[in-house]
Amino acid sequence: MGIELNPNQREAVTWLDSPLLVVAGAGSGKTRVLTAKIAWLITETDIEPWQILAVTFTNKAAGEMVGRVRDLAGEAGEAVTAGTFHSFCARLLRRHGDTLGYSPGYSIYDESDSRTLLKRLISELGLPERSFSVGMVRARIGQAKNEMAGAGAQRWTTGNWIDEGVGRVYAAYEQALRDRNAMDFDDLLLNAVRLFEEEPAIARRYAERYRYVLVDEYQDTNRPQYLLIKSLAAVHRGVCVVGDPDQSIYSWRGADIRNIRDFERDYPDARVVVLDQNYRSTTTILGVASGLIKQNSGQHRRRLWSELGTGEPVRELVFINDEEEARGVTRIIAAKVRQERRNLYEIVILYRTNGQSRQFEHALREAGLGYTIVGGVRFYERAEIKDTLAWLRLLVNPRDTVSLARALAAPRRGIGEVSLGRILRHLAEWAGDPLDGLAAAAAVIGRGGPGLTAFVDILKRFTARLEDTAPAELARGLLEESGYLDMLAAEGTIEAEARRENLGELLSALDEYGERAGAEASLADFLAEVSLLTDIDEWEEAEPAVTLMTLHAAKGLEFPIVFMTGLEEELCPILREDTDAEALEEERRLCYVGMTRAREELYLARARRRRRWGSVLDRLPSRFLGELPSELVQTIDQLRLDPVARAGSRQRGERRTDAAMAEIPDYENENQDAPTELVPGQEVEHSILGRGRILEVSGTGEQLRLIVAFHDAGTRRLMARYARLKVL
DNA sequence: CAGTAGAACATTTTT
DNA sequence: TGTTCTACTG
Repeated sequence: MGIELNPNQREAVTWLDSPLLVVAGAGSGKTRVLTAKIAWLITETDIEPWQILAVTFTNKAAGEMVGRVRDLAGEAGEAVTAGTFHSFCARLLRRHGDTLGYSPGYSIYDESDSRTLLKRLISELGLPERSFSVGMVRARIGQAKNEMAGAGAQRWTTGNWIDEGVGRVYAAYEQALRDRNAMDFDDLLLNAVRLFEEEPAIARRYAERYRYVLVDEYQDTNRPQYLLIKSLAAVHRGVCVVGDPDQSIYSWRGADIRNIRDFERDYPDARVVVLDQNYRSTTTILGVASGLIKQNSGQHRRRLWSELGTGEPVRELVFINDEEEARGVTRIIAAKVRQERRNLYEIVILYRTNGQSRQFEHALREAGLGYTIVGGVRFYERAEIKDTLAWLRLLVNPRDTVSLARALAAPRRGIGEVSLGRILRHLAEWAGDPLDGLAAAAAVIGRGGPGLTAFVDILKRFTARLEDTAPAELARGLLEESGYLDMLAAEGTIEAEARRENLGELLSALDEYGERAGAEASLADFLAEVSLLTDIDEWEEAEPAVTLMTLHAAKGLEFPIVFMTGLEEELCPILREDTDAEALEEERRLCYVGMTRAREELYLARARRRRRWGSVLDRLPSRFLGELPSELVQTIDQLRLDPVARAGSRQRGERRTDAAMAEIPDYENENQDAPTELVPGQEVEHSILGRGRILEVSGTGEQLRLIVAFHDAGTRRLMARYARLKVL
């Protein structure tokens, strides 16, 4: 086979006698193993490509996998079924959803759709919105769904009125989704499971078809996903799951580490192959990352190793505030490009929350460096795109009232809040064809009647053309006739112009889809595809631009140069009232995932102060920084004239030509409020109490008070004047 | 009914 | 700080 493998990888690729668990550490070549295995199955066994199912975390990963399989095994590789759990289920339900009462044109509701619906239901049920915020209710329902608890579950009848209320909303929500022929993301998985449970013949058909099932990122599967795999593998027991417990970062979405830990219990004859050679990072980066993950309470910890040499030290960058953090990182990037001839696409900036991207955008734009953001406001979540998709969804699924409300609202046609309410109530009682019901509703509203009649007219005309017209053409016509384009043209603002451009992009996407799918092109399929797209799916890695994304989004990727930012307590790890030991370990794993994305250089940046919602907060360094092997980390503090060479790295401290140091200007003299060295986060030494870290500073001058967490002597309150601390 | 100004609120991570 | 919601006017 045209691919080089080490002995363990080879064993993973060629093992076929029993279910297989591949415990693949970061950078150990698991994608390589997965693709090689699929190619091997196709070329060396009697398993046909169409009998193979490969489940990955993103559609992009699936597409790349198929591409590589094709390179290895030829055209036949294209016939492999590959996709995310959600896209697989969506296809399954388009085919068999009728047995569960859904028609093939069912709508897939994204988060904002389901929020809209929940909001309406909460107020219809007369529940106080103070106690029943949409976010809380949605989170509780989502959690219940991930754990496969229905609206009739015990958990809602605890006697606690909040639980009870959420249960009522949940029941109403389920009913409302059914009425609208719609599913949310969780429903895709749940309904697939239900389908297999209620229709054993269908389950059997799929289990018979798929002789081999491969699952990537198995540590991040939840209960319904687990059941799906179990069901699909029930006949042939050809299963290979790949994962790494240390990279499990989705427990908040119901992912259950036990799925990977219990694999051997589920399949007693399972073969376990451990991949522990890392082909990605320098030993320094690996050493730092291992030092961190060691702090988690895993039982048997495999140590990753690499032959890629020591490389550069990992650098901790300390800035005075978040703005400087962004500017400092940008300066270093500029220097890398200018002096070291690095390409922008080799660099990624990682952060814990999407909100942190703004500062970096600013700084990068100011410096004239290109960047692409993965996440944040996504293309398909923009208002104009959602408006247009709402029209299209209405054609495919006229019962979808969430889309109806959206399409009715823009452009304005004399129908406001009151009329919309009347229309929806009218429709709820209408048993016949939804479009006729809508037409009839014109009589129950006042002045908006003619507007509604015109609306229904357009809808009917386009619905009639649904079968014989290309999706792109339908969209073009709708935008024209609904007056949406005129509305934007009338605005005449730069924003409106940008929206028109976005709509142009949407039309190109539809055109492209039409070409790709040919005669098979159906609007319903396009809409499903679009709903399940992730940010990563849209990301072009070869662009000459720095990539910005969250730590979660970075999973599975690698970059020569990685900047992790905002390494401060409360942000990374994010800490909330309900953060327990387990949640903290997940935060640590998240940090580990970030570090192990780096091939050559890793920077760990933090700010001493950070703006949040307008107010400035003092920030302590992340506890994770204190857990790293100090001999591998070099600290560069913006406040110091000289970089602090940590103990044991004197030689490195001498290297003044270092791009990082050279590019961080000296603020010592120009800083107006030159902070004393007694600032939160500062490491200090007391003659009796020993070493510690400053937590809080209050007062000034003689009255300067400190709260210091001593490593051995606990947390103490001290007057700076008497304590005579030595700054380290 | 639609548009606007000021208030209220929000940030964890995502298929 | 930036976005979304509410109350008010035309």
